[in-house]
Amino acid sequence: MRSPEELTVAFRTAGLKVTPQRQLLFRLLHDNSSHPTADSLHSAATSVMPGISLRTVYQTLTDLAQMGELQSIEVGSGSLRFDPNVSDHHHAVCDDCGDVHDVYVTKAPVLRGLDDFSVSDAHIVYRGQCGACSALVATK
Amino acid sequence: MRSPEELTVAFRTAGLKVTPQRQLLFRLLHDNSSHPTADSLHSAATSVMPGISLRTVYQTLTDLAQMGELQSIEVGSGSLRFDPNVSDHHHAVCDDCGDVHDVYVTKAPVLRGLDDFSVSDAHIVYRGQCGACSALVATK
DNA sequence: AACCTTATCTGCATCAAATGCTAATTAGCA
DNA sequence: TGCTAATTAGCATTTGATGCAGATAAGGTT
Repeated sequence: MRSPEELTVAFRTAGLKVTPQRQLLFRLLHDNSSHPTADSLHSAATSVMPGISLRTVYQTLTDLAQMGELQSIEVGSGSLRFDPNVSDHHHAVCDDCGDVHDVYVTKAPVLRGLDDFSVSDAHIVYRGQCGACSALVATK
Repeated sequence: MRSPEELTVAFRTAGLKVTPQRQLLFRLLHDNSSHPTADSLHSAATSVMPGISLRTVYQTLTDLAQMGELQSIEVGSGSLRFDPNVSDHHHAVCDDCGDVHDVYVTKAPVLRGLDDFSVSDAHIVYRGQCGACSALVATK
């Protein structure tokens, strides 16, 4: 995702308006690697701007996703997560704490069963236990 | 997933009862490679056994999944899909028709970012266009 | 700086998938 | 055949997400 300043220009160019609510979300999302949900973003936004509507958060996230500034990912946690990192990467979900980590695949897998299917996108979700959680168990 | 006959034994052994509703679902799921949703299974079941409850379908699917007889997959269609094929495989979803195809990965991908994460499971979802849909477009 | 058009915000209603709950029923063992 | 615990059906509830409309405000124009 581009910087708040660049997004301000991009939104105006696209005929969209830049409101205080959106600026706040731009800032909250920029360099955010926590893969937040709409709800967690709303909580964070509320502490800075009380009264901001969850509906507005959803709306802005949808806009950003449509502009390709962020990607929405589904990792089985029940709710969509949003990732401002739009580079080609995948995700690892900890079964203990639920945290989502980025994974970069450097060499594509070899597969069978896709002869008659033209792939435009692939997403891998890994599940397991993250380092922090395995350390936690070890000290118990 | 095992055959309806084997499942009958397995359910009784586990202290679960084998009802007509469950037997029907066993049959509908056996060798079913359509990756149905709970709702589509309920529709199919209703045409054979009018009055069967959607709640019962969910219940039986949950039981089967817990027994490892089928796996539930999430491919971004909004609802869970159930797959009686529990072998190690992945899925390709057609963006046009929504059909889900099986994909077998014969060689694992090489990756970066999982140094401190112990992977217990990985699932790849491919998106694109299936053969039938690309043929459809070609003839238009 | 005032104005005007149009996008946006908020709050509420709605929707869909899935699960919780309970009285009536039924499987299946003794 | 009878008994007991599991199951069913149907409805209520929950949760994530979207639809809707009046009030508001962004931001280009004059």
